[in-house]
Amino acid sequence: MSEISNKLIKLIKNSLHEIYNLELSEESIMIEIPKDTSHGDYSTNIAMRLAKELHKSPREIASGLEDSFKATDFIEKVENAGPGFINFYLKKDSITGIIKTIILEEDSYGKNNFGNIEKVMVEYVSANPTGDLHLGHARGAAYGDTLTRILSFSGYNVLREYYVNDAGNQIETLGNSLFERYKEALGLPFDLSKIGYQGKDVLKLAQGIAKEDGDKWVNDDSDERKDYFKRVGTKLELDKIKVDLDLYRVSFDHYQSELELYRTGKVKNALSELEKSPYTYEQDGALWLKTTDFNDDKDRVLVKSDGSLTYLTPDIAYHKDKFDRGYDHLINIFGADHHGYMARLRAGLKILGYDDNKLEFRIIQIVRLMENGQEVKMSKRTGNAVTIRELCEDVGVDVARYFFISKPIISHLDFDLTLARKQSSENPVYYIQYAYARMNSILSKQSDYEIKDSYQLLNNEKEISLLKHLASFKDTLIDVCKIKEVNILANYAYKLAQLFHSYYNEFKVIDPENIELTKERLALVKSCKICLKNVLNLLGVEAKESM
RNA sequence: GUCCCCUUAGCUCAGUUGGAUAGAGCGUUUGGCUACGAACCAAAAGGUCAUGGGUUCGAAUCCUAUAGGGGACGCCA
Repeated sequence: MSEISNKLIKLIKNSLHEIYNLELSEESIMIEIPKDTSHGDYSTNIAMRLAKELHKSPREIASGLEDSFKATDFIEKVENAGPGFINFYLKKDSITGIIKTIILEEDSYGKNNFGNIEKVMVEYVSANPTGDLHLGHARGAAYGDTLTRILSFSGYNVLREYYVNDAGNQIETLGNSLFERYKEALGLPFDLSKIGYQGKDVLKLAQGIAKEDGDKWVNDDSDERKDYFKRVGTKLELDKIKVDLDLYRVSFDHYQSELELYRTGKVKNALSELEKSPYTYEQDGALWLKTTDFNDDKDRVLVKSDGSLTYLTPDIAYHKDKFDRGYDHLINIFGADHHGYMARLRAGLKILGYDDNKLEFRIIQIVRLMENGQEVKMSKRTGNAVTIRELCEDVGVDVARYFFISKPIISHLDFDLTLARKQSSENPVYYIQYAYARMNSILSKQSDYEIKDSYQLLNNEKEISLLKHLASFKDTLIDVCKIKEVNILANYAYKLAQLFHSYYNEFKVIDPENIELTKERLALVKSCKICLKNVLNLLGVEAKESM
């Protein structure tokens, strides 16, 4: 909560207690900044919300509260308006007070303890290590990365995790591909039909092995040889993914290997616990989990009739392990194609006795790449799906990240390449970065602002709007934490840029004729710059001093 | 067939515990650099919030039905 809205909420809470003998939580009291400034600096709808409970009309309730509000030192005027809104007009110095806070806190401005050091694990991307990351991953990566940055900034103890599926069929294929390429590299006959992954780097890696180890593996059909090729192949692919993620400014604290869950017996353990529950049964030679008892549309197989496991089994084990590692809250960021997966995973965890309310899914809707109004299905260069790397090389990391982040994940997204390539106001990233460059430009000309409790000369409408927006930064971050939609912060950045551009065009900051005013305005510009920089850092977009 | 998501200005989209006159950008029309960066700003025009019903002081927002669009439904991962 920003200082001001926090103060107002406390005030309202106390007044309600005093006058109507009501005990309300601070959470249930809403404060907002009215769009129309003639409705005050801040307003609340609390009187309307309580009308039923108190059996009084909203306006009656509001006027009952009014007197107690007037007794404070930071409110100029209170109005009872419309159907029952209470509008607050603040004294000017309580609004300008935010400048001092921002300048003193600097990089920490906006940091808050909403998360209360709760341990939360966020899993995202988790693409199979068998190829490059494509656009769907790009959206999930940008979203997950920004979300975790914001959660950390808001007092959560966050672990960012990538689950590496290094144990399934696709890894088998990868290992085989590598082995055949290895034979090819040695000039021996090889089976092209066994090469599922055609990438050049697989051949390159195979050539490396051939050089290093010679023909020692050629006639080796042991598991040891197979594991070796799988492991080396997986590492190659995962390293490539890491390079691309790094380029995209996305990083993880931990890569969890699926294979390791097998090795450490965690999969076996989870399976035997499931078998002990009353929710498994055998049918057609397979072992089933009765997920239909937990809102799934059909039961799911845990152990196939050939004795191997389905994907679900290690996945339940994985999530059990997440809880066992001590996380209070798990957030899984999945692509839309996985949505059917939620019910069975929840079911598995419930059966094992975990609280599935602590498992939260965020589903990312699909991305379409558009160019000149047409859908781009394949990369022109490679003929395959467009990768993160290609996208970043085409439009830049800042633009790519911002485009993904700026829309709610719930809706389908058309990524418009034509627009993204434009370096103009049509492209919101440049618009925001330009505002930052302007702030910097002013401050590099003159920067002798003063730090003080209030700035009496900042009193035009645009300055007040800017100040109120700056003060609402913390509230915005908390909103993101609550509903986990990071586009709110992107909108915040855009709005800040908009307010600043508008201010810049109407008022001159540096005025040699008016030194006092200049100093105060410079302090405002300085706070805007600090705030915007912090926002951009959270979005993973570069704050450029000049463009 | 079952389930999930979407439908807001000509176009692309915001609008989040239900609130005051539904907002931006693009496009269209107009105006602003002898001024701290015009990659900017100011103004105008543009709406049956897919449609019908319901809930209530109040609905783009919640419920319900219908239409249209997208996606998921394996002893694949």
